[in-house]
Order: sequence, then C-alpha cells, then structure tokens
Amino acid sequence: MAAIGDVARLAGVSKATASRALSGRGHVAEATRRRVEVAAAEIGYIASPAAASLVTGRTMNVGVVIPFVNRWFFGEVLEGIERALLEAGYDLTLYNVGSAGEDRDRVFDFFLARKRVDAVIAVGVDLTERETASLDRREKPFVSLGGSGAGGARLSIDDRAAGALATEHLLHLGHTRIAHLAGEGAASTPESVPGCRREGFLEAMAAAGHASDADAHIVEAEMTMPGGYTGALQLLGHPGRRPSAVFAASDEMAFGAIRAAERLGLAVPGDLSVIGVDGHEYAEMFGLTTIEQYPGAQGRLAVDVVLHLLGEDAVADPLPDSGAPLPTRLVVRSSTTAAPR
Amino acid sequence: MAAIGDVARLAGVSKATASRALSGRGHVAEATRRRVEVAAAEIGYIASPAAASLVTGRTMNVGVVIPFVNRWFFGEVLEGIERALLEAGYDLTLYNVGSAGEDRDRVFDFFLARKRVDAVIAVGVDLTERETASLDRREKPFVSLGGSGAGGARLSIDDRAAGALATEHLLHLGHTRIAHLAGEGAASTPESVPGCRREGFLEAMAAAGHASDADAHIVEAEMTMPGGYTGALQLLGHPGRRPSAVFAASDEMAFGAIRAAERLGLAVPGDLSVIGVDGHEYAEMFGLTTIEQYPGAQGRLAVDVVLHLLGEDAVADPLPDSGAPLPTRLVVRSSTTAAPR
DNA sequence: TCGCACTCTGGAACCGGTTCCATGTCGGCG
DNA sequence: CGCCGACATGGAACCGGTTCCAGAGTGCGA
Repeated sequence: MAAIGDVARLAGVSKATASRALSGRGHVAEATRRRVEVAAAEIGYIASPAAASLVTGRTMNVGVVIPFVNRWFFGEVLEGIERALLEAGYDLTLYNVGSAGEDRDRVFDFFLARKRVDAVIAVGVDLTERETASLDRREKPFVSLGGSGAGGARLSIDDRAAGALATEHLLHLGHTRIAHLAGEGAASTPESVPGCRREGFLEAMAAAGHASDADAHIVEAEMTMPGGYTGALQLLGHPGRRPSAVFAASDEMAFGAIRAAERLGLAVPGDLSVIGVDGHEYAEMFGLTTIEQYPGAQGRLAVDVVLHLLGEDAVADPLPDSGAPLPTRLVVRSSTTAAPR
Repeated sequence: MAAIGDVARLAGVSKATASRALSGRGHVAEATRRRVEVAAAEIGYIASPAAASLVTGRTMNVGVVIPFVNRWFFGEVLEGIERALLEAGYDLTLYNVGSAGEDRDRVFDFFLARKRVDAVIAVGVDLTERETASLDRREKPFVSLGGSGAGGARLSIDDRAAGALATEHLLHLGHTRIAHLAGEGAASTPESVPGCRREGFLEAMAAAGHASDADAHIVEAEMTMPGGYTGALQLLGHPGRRPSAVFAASDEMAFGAIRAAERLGLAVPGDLSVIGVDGHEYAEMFGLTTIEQYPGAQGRLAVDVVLHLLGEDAVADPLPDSGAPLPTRLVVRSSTTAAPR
C-alpha cells in the first residue's frame, strides 16, 4: 500500500512537507505542492483516515440514530442528512434503533461511545438522561430532531401548533364531531411527537367548546397506513355517533383512514373529511389535505447545526434561531370540505 | 483520555499484556485478565478503533450503497442489513446514491476507496465495470443484492421467474388480456430487475399464445404508488380494450393501480385483478395477491455472505449455494379472481 | 548594513493500539 | 533428572499520518 512516505520520497520532500501539501495546512511552495500532488496521483496514494484520526481525533463521521427507515418521514430525513453530510465530506453511520431495549443500550454504550463518530444526530428518539449524559461525557455534540431529551441542540416543528392548526381547519369548515387518530404513546407521553399533536387537538377542541366530545374520539394506533386503517375502522364503526372529520397524526395514517372510509362506503370528503400531517409525497395522489413539514430540509438543517457544533466554518448561512420551531404549512386539497348540515 | 497504557499501569502489567487481555487474543493468565478488566472498567477505558485499525487494517465497518431508502423493499433490506451488522459488531456506513452521476462517482472514488470500510454491500445498484474494478483493486469484498454487475458475490431472486409466475397465476384464472405495469428502464435494460420481470411476463404470455397482446399492454412507470396510479390510469383509460388483469412490477405500484381502478369505478377484483411483487407489509391491508420476497432476510443474508468473505468464522450456518436464486412465494389474497366470461 | 518577519522545509515526537520476539517459569514425560 | 513445550509476560517496533520546533533562505524597512 502506498503510504505518505512513498509519496514524499518520490517527490523528493519530507513526510512533513508531503502531508502539508496534500492536506493544505501550513506553508508549502506552489511548485512543491504540485510535485507532491503529481507523485501522489502517480502511485495512487490514498490517505488512511485511521492514521489521520488517530492524531487529529476527528473521524469525519457522524452517527445517526433513527427508529425506522421505512416510514416516510424518517426515510426522507435520512436522505436529507445523507446528502448534506456527503457534500461536507462526512460519512454517515446508521444506527437503526427504536424503543428502549438491549440493542439501544448497546448502541449508546458501545458504538457511540467508541470514538468512531464526531457527533450524533438523533431523529425521532426520546433520549434518556443516561444517554445524553453519556454523549456529554464523551464531549460529542449531538442534535435531536423531532424528539425530546435535554441537552444538545433540539430541532422540531411545533407539533402542538400543528395539531391545533389541523383541528382548526376542520372546525372552520363547520365540523364539530371531529375524531383524532393519534400515534402510539400519545396519551402516555405528552411531550412526544404524537403526544404534542394530540394536545394541540384537545386544545383546539376545547377552545371551540367541544372538549367533552374530543376525549371520546381519540384512538391510538401505529403511525402507518394499516394503523390508520384499523384505527379509522374503529372510529367509524358506530353509525350512530360517527365523526364527520378525522385528524390523523400522520399522512400515512390518513391514507389508511381514507381507505377505511371507502371500504365502509363513505365518500371522502362528502361523508368524511380527513386531514393529516407530513406533506407525504403521496398526498397529492390521495388528494390529502395536510400540514406539510419538510423532512428533507429538516435533515439538512440538522447537519448544518451539527457541522456548526463541530466548528466547521463552511456553514455559510447563519443558523436560524435555535429554539424557534421549524416551518410548516397547511396545504388544502380535496380530502376536506364543509361539514354536512 | 484513558489510553491502554493507563490501564496497563493501573493493573501493573505491560501494554502488550493489557492489549491481549482486553482483546482476547494470545495467552493471558485468568487472574491477570481479570485485573486488567477491572482496571479498564475503573477508568472507563474505551479502545480507540482508529488506533486498532491502523495496525490491523480492519475497520469493522461495512459500506452500503443503496439508491433509495424510502421505497419499501430498500428500506426493509437496509433494516435487515443494519440489524445483522450490529449483531456482528460492525458499523454500517450509508451511501445513498442512485443513478450514475457526480455523486455516485464521488462515493466510489473517494469514500469507498478510502480505507474506511472493510467491504461493500450494493443494493439494487447496477455496478459499472469501472466500479467493480475499483473495488477489486482495493481488495474490498463486495456483494450486490438485486442488481447486476460482474465480479463479487451476487444475491437476488429469480426476477424472470417471478414475473412469469405472477403472469401464470393470472392466466390460470382465465385472464387473457393482461397488462404489465413495468418499472422504469424495463425495456431498455433487460438484465435489470424491472427488465427481468418484464421478460418473465412476456415469456409467460408468449407460452400461452398471447404474445401479440402482451407487447401493447406494457406501461413503464416509477416503482412507487403514484407511479402505479398514473400508469394504471393510462392502461385502463381506453374502455374498449381494457385489460381484465394487471401484473405490477412491485407491490407499491399495485397499490397505486388498485386505487386507480377504484377511482375509475372498477371493482377489484370483480372488474380487474391485480397482482404485485414484494410481499409489502401493507399487502394484507390491500388484500393484494403478490409474489413475496423477503427483503429483511435478504439483507441479513447479504451480511452473512460479506462476513464470510471477510473471514469472520462466526458465520455458523453454511451459506446457501451461491448462484441459487433467493426464495419467493406466491401469496393469493383477494385482489385476483377468475376472469369475467 | 543589520535585524526582523515571513515563508519554506526537514527532523522527530506522537497519537494508541497490535504483534513479533525474547525471556522466564512451570509441568509433564522419557 | 534433564529436556521440551506450553503458557505468561515485557520490550520494542510498527501502522501512517499530523504537528511542533528549529533552521535556512528571502525580502524589506530602518
């Protein structure tokens, strides 16, 4: 294998100069630099990142902890992160861990604690105190995107506001019997993403004077299409007090709800209005009204923040106010309409 | 930072012995090993992988090249790979690159060529000769899963047979006007995954004496739900010669086709039978008949092969015959039925 | 003309492990 | 009883870069 010593010898300089020439740090005469570069190209020299990180302490590698890759929001975030890291010359090490468990502990204690990553991005993970402490102790910067956990930078939309906005949209259309397809754990963990969206729903319903109705019309389910499907079947199963509108905690759930409604012979939006959250790429096809968030952009932003934390000065644009929620937008399509009188 | 020298000193042994004790290689007295372990735990010692790989040449890291993470098959494969690598103590570095382009060259020339990964798994990527040559030159083992490319281990289902099987299922049900929703590039690249499935379709149709019909009934589209939706609208748009069955190249396309049919007022399977390929987790919900493959298991298998190539002897079960296609299974649900007379 | 600052370069230490080789000890066997 | 081999351990080299420090050469202002 070609080492930097070989390059140096071929170029007739010392290892020190060769290193400076190739890395661009320190003073090297232009002619020398060129000679070194030619020599390096000639023998197909490739620097050993292991050797470099041994002395610099940087691995040029960012760990990403994410509970799913196969749900749209998460996949999209992951793609955004990947692209941004690639551009910055960083590698992305993937840790696909979900709920607490042996695997999760293993990742935090063994993989992340090792010196293989310079920083960590946690997507949709509610970090425990022990976990953030472990990261802090190793002085690893981390940002969490759409998940709770003290310490570190935190990025997320205002899920409470999103839930309220979606509900208000339905209220403005004249709906009063509005149901909510909540994500798992919404009731038990109010500070989680599904929890906040549920809170927003309850708040808006209460403000409109429908507090008592609201509680009874919440069903929790997996935030997937089948989850939304079975949840909606439950919600719509009692012909007597059937809701005229459903706020689904995610677009995938909303798709499932639409399908369930059609299965029951209910027209959307004629008999049932449906609104979701995400801005899923299939929303257009389903004609789904939704609160768009921009997961790809969120991923790229998380990378910006992390690079900034790492002291990478290439991050040109000033970061947005930390703490300010990420942008969302209500997009009205054909799945919501005025309540039948 | 605690280094192995500190551990050694605390335990009253040499660096060499400490290293042997912690890594488990070579002879160390049981009592000594215990002393070293206690010392390491006491000061919270964590080995530097950079230092280790500098001398051993192994990074305990596998690169995964994958064009999408947000399509079900790919996401599922990725999760399978991740889990298996984690169990084996390897890290997974993700390279999300699709079609040829600057990014792709950059990944192969810059990222993969660097010595950061011990091996590469390419999922659904048709490797160019230049790319495989580059990997070979660096002596990096690689396996490609569901993609073409000479050299290296190759894992995939028999896509031609899958296409034929799906078509035959429809033929057995008495359908004769069968359309095919093909994936992009099916016609132009016959050895690609969509290409093989299309070949299988044509073969089965020809064998049944419907060759002339078949050609006219193929539409290519993105292998996604909207792709299947718009493709199906095209296929079903001419009431005169409307097909009575559709073979979609992927389950996601099939879902889109089902939705398109319903949008057009066609009952599935009454007016239109639909079959897909994948065994998508939503197939049950849609009642979709499909050719199941097992992407999660495929991912794990790819890891087994790669670890075997790396000389990891922990791979217990003997690998299946290389070259033999991966298993598939026809699962009949409610989206296919006998052709209307 | 001298001195200072700045550029360019090489030597050498160092990062933190692994591994080769040498040394020493001990038990078993002929 | 002596020898051989297995086991246990330490010393030192080494992996391949980066960086500190020192020294040489150059240009410019006082």
